[in-house]
Amino acid sequence: MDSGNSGGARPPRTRRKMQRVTMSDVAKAAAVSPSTVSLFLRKPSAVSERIASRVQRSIDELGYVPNYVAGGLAAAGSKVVSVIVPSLRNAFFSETVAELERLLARGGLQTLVGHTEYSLDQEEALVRAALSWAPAAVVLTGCRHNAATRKLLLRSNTPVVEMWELGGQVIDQAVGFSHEQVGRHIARRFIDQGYESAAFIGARLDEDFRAAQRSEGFLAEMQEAGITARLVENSAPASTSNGVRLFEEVCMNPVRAIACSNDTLALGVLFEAQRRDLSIPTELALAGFGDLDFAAQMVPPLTTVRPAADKIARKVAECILRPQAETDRQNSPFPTEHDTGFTLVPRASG
Amino acid sequence: MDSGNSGGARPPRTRRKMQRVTMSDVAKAAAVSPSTVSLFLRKPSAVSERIASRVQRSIDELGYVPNYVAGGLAAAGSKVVSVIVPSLRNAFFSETVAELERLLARGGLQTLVGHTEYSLDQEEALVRAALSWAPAAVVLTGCRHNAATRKLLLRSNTPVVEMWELGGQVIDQAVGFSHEQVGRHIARRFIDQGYESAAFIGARLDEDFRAAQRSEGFLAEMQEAGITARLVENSAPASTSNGVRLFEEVCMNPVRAIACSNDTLALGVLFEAQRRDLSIPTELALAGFGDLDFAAQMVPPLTTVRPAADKIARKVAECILRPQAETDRQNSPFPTEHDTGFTLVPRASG
DNA sequence: CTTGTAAATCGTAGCGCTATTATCTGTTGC
DNA sequence: GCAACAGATAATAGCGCTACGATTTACAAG
Repeated sequence: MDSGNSGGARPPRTRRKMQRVTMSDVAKAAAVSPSTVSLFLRKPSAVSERIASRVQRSIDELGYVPNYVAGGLAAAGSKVVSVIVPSLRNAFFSETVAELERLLARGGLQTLVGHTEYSLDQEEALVRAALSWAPAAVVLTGCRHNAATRKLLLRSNTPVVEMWELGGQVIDQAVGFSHEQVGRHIARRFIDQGYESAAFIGARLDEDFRAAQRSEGFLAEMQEAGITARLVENSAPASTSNGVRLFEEVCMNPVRAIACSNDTLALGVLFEAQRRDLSIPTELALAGFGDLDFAAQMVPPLTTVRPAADKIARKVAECILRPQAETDRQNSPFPTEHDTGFTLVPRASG
Repeated sequence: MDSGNSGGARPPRTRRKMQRVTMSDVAKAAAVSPSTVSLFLRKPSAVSERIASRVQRSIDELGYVPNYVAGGLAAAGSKVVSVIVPSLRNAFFSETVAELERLLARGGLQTLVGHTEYSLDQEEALVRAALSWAPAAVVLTGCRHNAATRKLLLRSNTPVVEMWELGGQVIDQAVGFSHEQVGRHIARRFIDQGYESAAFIGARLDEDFRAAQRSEGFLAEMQEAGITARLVENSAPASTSNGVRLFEEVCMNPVRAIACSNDTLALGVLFEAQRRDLSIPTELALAGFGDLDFAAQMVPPLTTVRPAADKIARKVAECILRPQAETDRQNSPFPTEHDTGFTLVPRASG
């Protein structure tokens, strides 16, 4: 219509594009080909120094910012790692995410986070979204997932790391420890101290499988030692105020020792005990899980279990980064577990 | 070699490709064109019901997972929002990120997090990386950034939201409140109670500009009221154990009231005061910032300031989501500030 | 039956980059 | 001086998808 369209000339497509400096712009400015710019960016040592400096100057002058989206498409795989945790409000996970992000950034990987609020369906949705980014790896928390999630992951052929828990059916790689053992160790300590009644305080045990396992380990060990121990739980989050509430419930039927599913809950117990003039550990022994920063500062200091959080993050990062390094070796086809262990930290509270 | 290559047949390029189900595969299986599948995915209402169900069935059967990387490239802009915070260890930010992620997910946006460890150079690096994803928006913490960051953002033409602080030179949109005012309000409370000496305890004030502003507001208000107030700080993180350390330093030269740059620090002060048998608030008044969950549970409960954290997250999400909704209206070219305010929460500690 | 019009579907050209092959430089050895 | 060779640079073909216009279909009106 508007052009001499006899041969095959088409009206020029109006294509919206990001108005941004592209690699070709840089190439033009540096008077080299786009491939050379690309090569320089990916492997600077492969281009001559003369060209390198010219390209670098053009990049700086134009303020070129590479487009990972295009890069990811061309290279069949993006440089993101998707990390999915139950909750960022939980100090364990926010710390792990933070550390992981730091470590992965060194390897040139970006971290995409998602949180499931302890819902397996939500997890499935997040995994689906994550896979849409053709991620370099997917990191999940725990080893319980619904069937769809598992299938999605398996057929995607993406490296998967499950962290903070061991003992399930591993998809690809798992880094963590046994929560049941944690519960047993705490129980063992109470038993050794000769306490004759105990309770386990837990929040959201129906969704937080790891906390539930700790409670089970605790109760089992207690029972095996012939000590009465009961479980007091609710479905509110594991907060200090919920610790207060749960402890109030325990008090209706007092016990000699309390194990909490984590330190935050224990802090609530401590405060409420102070309010009730209950002396710790003389009248009530208290233990937590996590060894969060405040645990050692509490009055009295809190007996707790320290998971090797940093070790977990490091190991997970390693699982993701290593395969990249060894290009010629294919991923080991066998699921692997890495036990990072934990430490009982005995302090004055119980 | 392997084909009848006389005309112009080239040896087939061995192109690694993600071995994954593509949209064309789905189209083929559903006997429609790829564009129809794409249309169905983006705007299901635009295709007939008959076709919709056929396409959906093929998607399910093949286990098709869309490739956002390709989509982002074609659509000139990805569906990620990059959120950059100083630290995920800080409960404010981990909560904000969590809430933001939740809200943005509803709008079909994914959250990419980065944390700067309170370094402006690190922030620049993260912004650079973020922009490489052609993000739908970038969310930053605070309104102090180095010149390069600012320039990068400005020329990128990406929506930018700065959160948790007001008062700087806004790039695009800002959501937060005045930290100086927070400091002044706490001071005002101490003044009204008639305390005659005070200290402000702060961690990392050289990097945490917001905490620094709170301290400045506090000290200024005190000085204007003619009350001696000093600043005690160090460069360790704002943890409970650091609160203990900083309080020990204050004790070498006791004061009647202490304001902490946040609740976590105040918790340390409480514990150390208990250890020293110092009664709160009779001998020492204490105030914090944040109103974290444990603040109300402390013995005595902590006087603190509650920032409208959820409101911040909601407003930020709104700033990002709204422009998408109103397609025909272009972004307002004027930087905007939204003040979310804060609340002084008076409790027994001071 | 034709025609007109709206709705549904399709065809195609890139988005900006990377991987791969092809081409072009210089060097060295005889 | 020229072949042989390595090292540096360039040309090219997509990656999988979306936007846009073009085409087809469905259906009402004439």
